[in-house]
Order: sequence, then C-alpha cells, then structure tokens
Amino acid sequence: MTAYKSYPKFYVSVDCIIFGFAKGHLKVLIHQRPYEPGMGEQSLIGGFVQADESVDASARRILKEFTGLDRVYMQQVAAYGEVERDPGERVISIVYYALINVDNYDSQLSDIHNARWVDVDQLPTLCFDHNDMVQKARQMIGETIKSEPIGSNLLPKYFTLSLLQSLYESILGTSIDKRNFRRSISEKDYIKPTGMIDKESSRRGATLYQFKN
Amino acid sequence: MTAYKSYPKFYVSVDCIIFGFAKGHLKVLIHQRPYEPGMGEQSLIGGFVQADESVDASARRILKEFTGLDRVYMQQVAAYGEVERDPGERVISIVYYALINVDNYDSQLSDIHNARWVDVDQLPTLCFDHNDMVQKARQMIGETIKSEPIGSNLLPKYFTLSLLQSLYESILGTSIDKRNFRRSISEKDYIKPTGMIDKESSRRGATLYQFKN
DNA sequence: TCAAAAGTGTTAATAGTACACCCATGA
DNA sequence: TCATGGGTGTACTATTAACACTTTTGA
Repeated sequence: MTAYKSYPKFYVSVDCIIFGFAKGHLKVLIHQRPYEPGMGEQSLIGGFVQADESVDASARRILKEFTGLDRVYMQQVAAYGEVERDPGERVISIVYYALINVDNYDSQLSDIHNARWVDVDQLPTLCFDHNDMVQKARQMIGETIKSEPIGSNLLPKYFTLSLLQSLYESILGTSIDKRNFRRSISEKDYIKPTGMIDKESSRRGATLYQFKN
Repeated sequence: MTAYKSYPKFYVSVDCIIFGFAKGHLKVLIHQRPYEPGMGEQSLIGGFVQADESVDASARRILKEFTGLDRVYMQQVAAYGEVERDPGERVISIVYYALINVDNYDSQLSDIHNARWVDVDQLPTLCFDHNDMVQKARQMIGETIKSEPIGSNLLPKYFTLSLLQSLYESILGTSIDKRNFRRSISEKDYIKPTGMIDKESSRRGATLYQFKN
C-alpha cells in the first residue's frame, strides 16, 4: 500500500502543438473546442491522459487521432498547472509539440475534428493558456533548429534550398542571407542533392535536395 | 458543468532539485524517502500538489518546507509521466530546480527531513526516475548560465572571481582558462568590485565582487 | 526582352581558444 | 624564502555577418 490516499487527484490533459510548413509559413493545427467550458473557442489539439498510458503515449495517441500519424517527432514543452487555467474544472496540462509534413497525413481525420492550419504569426486568440503554449513551443523549435536537422520532419522528401531557407526564416522569424544560409547548411552536412531539378517554382529550375539517411 | 467526468484523475507530485554550491562543488539536497513505496531510498525533495494551489506554487511550498526560503529562483524542468515510474501507484511528477545559497537557509528544516547535500557528480542511486531528473536539470542550468547571471542565486553576496569561476566549472563540468574566464565575465557586465578584499582564501587577498543590483 | 528565382565568394567583425609569467603575502 | 592563490595580455582560430552580381528560362 501507499501513503498517497490523503492527496487529491487531478485531471491531466495533453495539448499538442502540431506544426506544419505550407506556403512558406509555419502553421499550427487548431480546431474548435468541442465541449464545455469554452465550447466553440479556438483550441489546440488536446485530450485527457488515460489511466493505462504514459503521458508521452497520450500525446502520441492524440496526434494519431487527428492526423493518422505514428512515429512523429514530438517533444515535451512544459506542464501548465495554474489552478484556474481551465475555467471548468482543475486540469493540469502537459504540452507537446509535433512536427509533421502537411502533405503526408490523413486530412479526413483532421476534417472530422474541424481542424485547420493557421499561420503561427497570425494565430487567433486561443482558449485558456494555449497562446502561451504556442509561443513557448515556437521558441523551442527555434533553438533546436540551430543545431539539429528537425526540418526533415516538416518538409517534403525532396525540396529546394530556397524552400529550406524559407522554413528556417519562418521558424526563426528573421530573414537570412542566402549565401550565408547555403554555406552554413552545406557545412552541417544534413542534406544531399538528388540530381533532380524542380521546375515548379522557378523558370530556371532548382536542384532538389533530400535529408541524408 | 464540464464534460470531463469520464476521464481518470491522477496524483500529481512535484519534485524539486535544490542546487547549492559549497566547497567548490555543485550540490543537490536529497533525503530518505519517508513513505512507501521506496521508503528509506534516496530521493529528491518532493510532495503532492494540493487541490487549491498551482503546480508552481506547490514547488514553492515544498521548497519552503525544506529550506524556509521564499522567492527563490526556480524553473520547471519537465513532467515525468511513465505509467510505472512510481511502483506504488500512478503518479505524474512535475520537476523543478531551485538555486539557493547554502549559507542562507534554515538548516533546521532540512535536518528535520534528514536532508543532506551531495555532490552532483557523486549522486547515489536515487529512487524511481530521480537520477534522470537531476541530469536533465543540470543540463538546463549549464545552458542557462552561459547567457544569464544565475550564479547570483548560488553564491554568497560577496565572492572572489576564483569562486565564481569554480562555480562555472562545476556547473559546466569543464575547466576554464582563468584569463579567458575573467575577460568573458567582465564583458558580460553582471558583477562589480566592492573594494573589499577577501583574506580568507589566499595570502595575498582577492578582490570581492558582487552581482549588480 | 524581361521578370523571377537560382546560384555563387570575399571581406570584416566578433567570439572563442590557447598560452606563461609576475605579484603580494603569511607562514 | 617560499608556497599559495591573485592578477594580467596577446596571438590564433573559428564563427558569424555583410554584401552584389550573373545565370537560366518561360512567358
């Protein structure tokens, strides 16, 4: 037996900040909250931790419910534990972000939940503390992308250097010099040219790259 | 009313990694776990979140119970949510670290709880996932001290540059060149000389500094 | 022929690293 | 007088930032 009986228990939710990259901008998947309190307000994708699953597994389950995706790059952001953060009942939320390829998920699932992509720089007011969560997650990916090739999770298999640069610019919220960017990327040795040429986005055509291994 | 009734609730604990700096080494305050499961095992300082307090407030309360200290520099580390992490019952733990001055807390309180300082590089095996927690927290302060003057929380009011350097070395786990260290610190402009001389730690005497404002 | 995106090097500034000797003092 | 920790500067290397023009091609 344990000595825990005298302590209170709490609902524990998981909120997922699902990032995607489309039309040159970093996007977040949001939907309308389907239940009270705050029904109809804009909300991150979330759910409650189940008794038999770890919090990490809960985040993976919720992501799969909304996207059909498994084995996605996810990281914990933080726990949010203010007493009144949910105006209905006390809920402690543990937040994760996920990076997905917007061309490669089950959009029927997200449609069922009325989810939509919104530009991270033009987020509407979300319910509760969800805007804070997005801001923090965005800072985290900004730090991470400086040292790890997490862009591979957001881009199509083949991509041009210009697209890759626009991803970095969108995540970091800065503009980057093209020559400096290309040099720093080539030094990092994450990507390799495929020999294929993309003719869609320019007349001249641009070399298509892919992430290594 | 809320729609949450069908979801399970969980015990939520807070574990505090209380860092101090003594005898040239970064230390952590640990004690023997006072209840089952794992009674008598070495453990971080922890407790359960109460119904009417935020998780942050819970961390502050626990810190105060063990040290008497208020208004301490604390940061959330992460939430730990594996199903079996506590072998007794399901407990989700939210971890914080705190930085305190070892000369300036109520050691009677820590004595009551049989707490003791151990070198972070010589930690015994702690219960559950507590060693993982310490490792992660230590990485965090290593990152933070590179850009923020958090040393002010760990050092006495007046300190020599040698002591400050030994703090950085202990946190980062590296040795630092004395001249390079002094240059980088003076560029950062965190500290100022007091004009006082410390005669304790050297024959010649060393200038005592303090953190600005 | 021109608009639009692709591609390509050099220089300057900054930050970080390596390295060795003299000083002041109390025991 | 000597052992101990205090204090100081310079050269090299690596990283980052600034900056502009030519190429290709489809419309």
